[in-house]
Amino acid sequence: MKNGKATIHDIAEKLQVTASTVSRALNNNPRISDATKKKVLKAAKELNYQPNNIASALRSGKSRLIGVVVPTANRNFFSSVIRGIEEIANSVNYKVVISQSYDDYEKEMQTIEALLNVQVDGIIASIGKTTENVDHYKKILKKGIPLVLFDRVTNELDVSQVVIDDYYGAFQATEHLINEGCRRIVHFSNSQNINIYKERKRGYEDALLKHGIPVDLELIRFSKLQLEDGRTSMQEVIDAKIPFDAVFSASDYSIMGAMQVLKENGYKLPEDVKLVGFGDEPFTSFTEPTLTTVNQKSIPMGNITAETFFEILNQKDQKNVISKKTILKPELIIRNSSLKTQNHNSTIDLIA
Amino acid sequence: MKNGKATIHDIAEKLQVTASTVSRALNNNPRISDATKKKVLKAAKELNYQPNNIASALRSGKSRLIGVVVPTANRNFFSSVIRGIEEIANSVNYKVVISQSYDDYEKEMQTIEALLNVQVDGIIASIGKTTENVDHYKKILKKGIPLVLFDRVTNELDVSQVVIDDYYGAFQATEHLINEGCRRIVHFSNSQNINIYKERKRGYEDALLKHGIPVDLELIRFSKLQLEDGRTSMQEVIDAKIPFDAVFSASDYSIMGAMQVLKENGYKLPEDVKLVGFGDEPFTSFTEPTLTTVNQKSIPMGNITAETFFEILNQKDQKNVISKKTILKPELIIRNSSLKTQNHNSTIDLIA
DNA sequence: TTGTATGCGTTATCAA
DNA sequence: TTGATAACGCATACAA
Repeated sequence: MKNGKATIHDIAEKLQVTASTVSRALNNNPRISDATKKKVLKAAKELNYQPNNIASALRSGKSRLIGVVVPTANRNFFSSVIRGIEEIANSVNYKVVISQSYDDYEKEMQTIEALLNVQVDGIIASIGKTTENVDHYKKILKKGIPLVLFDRVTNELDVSQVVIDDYYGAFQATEHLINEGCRRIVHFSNSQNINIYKERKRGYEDALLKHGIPVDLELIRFSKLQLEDGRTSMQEVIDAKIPFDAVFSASDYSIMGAMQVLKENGYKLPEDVKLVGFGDEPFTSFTEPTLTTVNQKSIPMGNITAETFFEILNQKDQKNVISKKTILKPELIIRNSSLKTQNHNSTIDLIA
Repeated sequence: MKNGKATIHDIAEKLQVTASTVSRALNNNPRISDATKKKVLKAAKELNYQPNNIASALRSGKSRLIGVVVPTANRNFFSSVIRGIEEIANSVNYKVVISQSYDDYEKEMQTIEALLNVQVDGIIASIGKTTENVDHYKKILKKGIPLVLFDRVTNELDVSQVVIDDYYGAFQATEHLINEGCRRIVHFSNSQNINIYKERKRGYEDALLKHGIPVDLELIRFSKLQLEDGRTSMQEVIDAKIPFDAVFSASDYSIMGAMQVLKENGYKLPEDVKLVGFGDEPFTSFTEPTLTTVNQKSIPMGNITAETFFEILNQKDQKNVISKKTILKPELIIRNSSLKTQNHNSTIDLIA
């Protein structure tokens, strides 16, 4: 026992048994008597034994590490999903390695390569916005390594996925605006190659059609949906003198930009224009007016993603797993930016 | 060569040399000829050889993994520091394992335990708000494992630290308010057991004293500095009819709460009350008025923290490292919430 | 139920 | 400069 670290051999020596016996005792192997098992556990505690995961990983081929690839952890949605994944993973003694792709295709490939290099047992990922070629994900599957996608998924891959019903969320949001009396609803969307944005747009359109409102292509603006993009898109609509009475954005960030530009142009919110975002970022609750938005159920999504992952991991034949798609219902969080009658907690109310 | 994975033995066989030779070629060992080195590298590429980090870790005792402990990755500051750490780490072929303590003492201990279990080569950490006992960090040092702290540090540990000059940042912020004509500046602080908050308060006080303004304890309010706490503290000051003309908060979140309450109570910003926050969270640029705040230089902090870490890691004698403290100068970002004359880009301006 | 023997893939030591 | 051999700590097939 050198440099303070006890191994199974130290325990074995102390107890006058062999290392195999100790190993079995420590791993809930049935081929051991309760008596020795107890003794081993006791000795392990006394020697302050900490298993060497690396040796175990080398021998067993399991690192008890899950690689999680997200565009950025600095987003309420993603960090909450990670938290949801960790809850489940830690409960079965797995550890999560977080990797950020920064929505960059090159970085995404590198980071997956790096995760495979540290021998993760599997990967959970959300695909970056700029990623159009998914060969690096195919490589994971070809190696027989479990892969689960969440939120930003693709149909090009036959893997299990956990998503929210973007269509449903967008439909609810749009219908809510219609119920509040809006007829000319601007929609901010992103590239239609990205599934979630395609679905949100479809939900928006179907809600309009259901209520007999024609889809006006002039009202749909495409961008990267950052705050600045929201500013630009909004200003364009205003400058083109296109009539509108609401904005439903596929992102909380771009709706913020719209909110700024609208105020700068003298519009009263929500009287003149009603706003709904998507994502329920924390800041949406402290804008003025507070922002109606769609909550994506991030922690449950993380839980379910991890559970799906472990189901796959525990299957014998990695090549023949049946992929399943879990769809969560998002929730419309109604705040002041979309309401005819102001909620009494509104800051706007009280200032006026 | 089974299941598609080439090992150094496969390369050795192909080239009719031994595994040792291959290993040397792959690891820039000087005891090898250029000719064989070239051949090995070529063969490695042909066989698509990927080194097994786990085997290497077991043998060499180095996992090429750094554990990073942060309260939460879902904060602009922390996620940027992580990014800064990753930049450096990846450049020397190290991988970062991010662990969140959620500002919970128990979780912090568990997560460090878990990191040590996956055999990280060292730990970079920012101490949680509720952590008062640092024995779990002492344990890391006792094991001879490199440890570097950033931002939320402690004096109880003899380790290298990277911090910003909180005193300086607070001093600048307060002096700026004084220059803008404020005399009764409320200060929001947190527990004085946490170094950064103690320093910020000290900076606030010294700036006042320098300008001959007495420190009025009634103006200093302690809380957890969340948005809700800011609301409560602000309302308390108002209700107590304590005169004030500015608020300098040690956190962007609580200053948001103050901003809300002030507006609800009919104060005009920044005319009646000027505000300065701390942290430069992204949302501070889209409040109304836009918020003056202190930028903590997060990416450079991450870079320097990682560099410091590797300096220590590369030292022969882990027990005798000399700890050093790096102090970065924060930067005051002046926006509209603290200015007498409004900046022309101001949204307030344009609405009015 | 326990022990024996072996190997996971790499690196380090020693010898040639 | 290269090769042979052992060892890192653990888990498992096989034997007892």
